[in-house]
Amino acid sequence: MLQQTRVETVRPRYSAFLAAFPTPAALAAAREETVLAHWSGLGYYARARRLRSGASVVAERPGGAFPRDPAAARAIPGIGPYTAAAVLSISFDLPYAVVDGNVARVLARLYCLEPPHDRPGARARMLAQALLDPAHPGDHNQAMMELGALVCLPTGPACTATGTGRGPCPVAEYCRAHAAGMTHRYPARRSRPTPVKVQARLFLLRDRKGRLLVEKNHWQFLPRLWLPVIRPETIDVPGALDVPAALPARFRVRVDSLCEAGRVEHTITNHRIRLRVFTGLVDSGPGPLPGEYLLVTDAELAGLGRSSILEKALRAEHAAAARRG
DNA sequence: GATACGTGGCC
DNA sequence: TGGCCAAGTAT
Repeated sequence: MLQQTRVETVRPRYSAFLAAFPTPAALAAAREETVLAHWSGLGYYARARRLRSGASVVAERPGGAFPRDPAAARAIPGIGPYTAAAVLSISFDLPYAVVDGNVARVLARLYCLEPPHDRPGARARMLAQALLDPAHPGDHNQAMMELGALVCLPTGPACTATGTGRGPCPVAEYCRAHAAGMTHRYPARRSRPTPVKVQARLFLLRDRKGRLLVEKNHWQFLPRLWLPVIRPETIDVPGALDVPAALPARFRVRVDSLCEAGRVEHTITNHRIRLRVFTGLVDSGPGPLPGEYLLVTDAELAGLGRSSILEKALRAEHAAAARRG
């Protein structure tokens, strides 16, 4: 859960997740949809799927125990070099050094590691392993990460600061970047691709009972999550709320009911997405729905994996309804 | 080795 | 507003 996600974000979610899935066997036995529901809003949903899949690998092992061997740990879905070293060192006191973003920054400054030769980490990993205190590998690893998170900050490291609760840095006297007054140059910034702008319309279509129409795999983002109807903003079809044409014929959207509730912005990695949110009524027609479609009550929605996009759209819908009184 | 993947917070 | 980054992994 902590992979690429801040502690403050994880903190309120962690206990609830563990309460729902207390053991690898319990997680493995749960439906993927249920696991995703408990992961809602955390992003990187492949992590949740891999975690469940990895749980079944662990549950199938002798005694259902997590392996103590790095290669075996790495073979578990979702367990990469960082997580393998973190689990083995923190849980089992085994001497494997972690290199997360924090540690990489600390090492880059301590030794003035230069990209691209020193990235993404062969040298950092060697150094981390060489520095590791084999008597206390778990504590050492966490101390290195905390040093990066609290003192050796991305900008404005507290090398000498006192009285702030941060710093002075306990290893400043060994730090080459600090000695050279060049901490700001390390680690070197990696160039980022220009964000791609995406415009789309999101339709909160509800049936007579107020159930929301959601679909799966109809958008380029968030694959295999249930989402409201989202369609690209097409230039050639200006007015139009051409959703009816974009849905299976059995769904009759009452075009006169469509109404713009607001706009929502959302960023997915490299994409800056602007969504116009529409609300409207839909008749679903007789018989079972196609497999890619679901009409869900609020309670049923809570049992699905929900992206923050959906939460933002629902807030826009609620705000629009409030404006109308 | 580069890229894709979610989201939120801070400046 | 837009850029940067976070207890990374898989492809």
